[in-house]
Amino acid sequence: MKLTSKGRYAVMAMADLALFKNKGPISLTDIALRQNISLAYLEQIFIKLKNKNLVKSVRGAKGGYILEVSPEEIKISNIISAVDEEIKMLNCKKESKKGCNNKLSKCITHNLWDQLDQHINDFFEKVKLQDLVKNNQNLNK
Amino acid sequence: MKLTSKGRYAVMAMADLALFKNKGPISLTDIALRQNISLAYLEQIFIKLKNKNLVKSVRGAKGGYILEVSPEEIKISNIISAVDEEIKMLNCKKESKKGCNNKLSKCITHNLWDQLDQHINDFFEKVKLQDLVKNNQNLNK
DNA sequence: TTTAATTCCTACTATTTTAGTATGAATTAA
DNA sequence: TTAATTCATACTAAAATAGTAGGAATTAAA
Repeated sequence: MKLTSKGRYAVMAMADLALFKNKGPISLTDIALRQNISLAYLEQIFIKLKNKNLVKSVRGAKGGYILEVSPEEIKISNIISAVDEEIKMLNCKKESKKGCNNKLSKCITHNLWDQLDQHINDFFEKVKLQDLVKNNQNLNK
Repeated sequence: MKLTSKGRYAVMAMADLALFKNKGPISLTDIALRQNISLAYLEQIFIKLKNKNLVKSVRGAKGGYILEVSPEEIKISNIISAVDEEIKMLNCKKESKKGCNNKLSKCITHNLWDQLDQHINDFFEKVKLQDLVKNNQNLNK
């Protein structure tokens, strides 16, 4: 699991959608303003979220995005893996025939990074979008 | 905690030192060959490890590096934080007065990243250098 | 005393990744 | 018809990362 601002932006934007989920389609302009993220960048991110069926779009004026599924069902890991291409952990390639050193064997620390990756994945599997917004949602009824 | 190849190299090199710890000073040339890491790059890394008192150096011909402390006492977190400068997690600055959005408040996902950072730290606090080498050490008695 | 093997030090550079811009087409409510 | 929007793609700037280069200082061994 790769972790970058793009993933963080995606989670922020999805949390924003969750907060306003009963207000009809939310435009990226709104999200951009509220979360202080560039609009054009958000657009790119939302294409990916849409491709993974995390959101659906409404085109045209008054359009925007809506969550496809309820915040209780969306894992943070789903969001991050939707936008952040790869799953490579620090050059220890998952799948190559060669080991990490370009030698036959795995590098001595290979299992360590695998385990860490597992840990991070587990963490984001447990947390749901709903968990992020529950403290704020009374503000935006 | 930042995670890069530099950190991984440092852990690999330290594991290598641990494997050969009763063979006197180990030269970086040897480690570079065994672990397939550029010598000059290793040199930079070892300056830092030395500054943090994780290793000590023996200069001159037949010189090299030796562990300062035993592998049971060295945490992986010590190694990584010795070489990888900073501790900033993905733009959510730890210390700024402003929140993450350049707004007053913290961004909605701030606590999430804080918790993840904590998780990763905990992970590397638990693992000792010894844990990495115990499966290989019979090879190099 | 010379040589070779090493650590030490610092500056530079190439590559890759990341974040962000720019432009314009397609769609639709008003 | 217009304005607000999503959609699509190409480009670019900035930052981080990984690695190179060159040489000084130290020391064991020949």
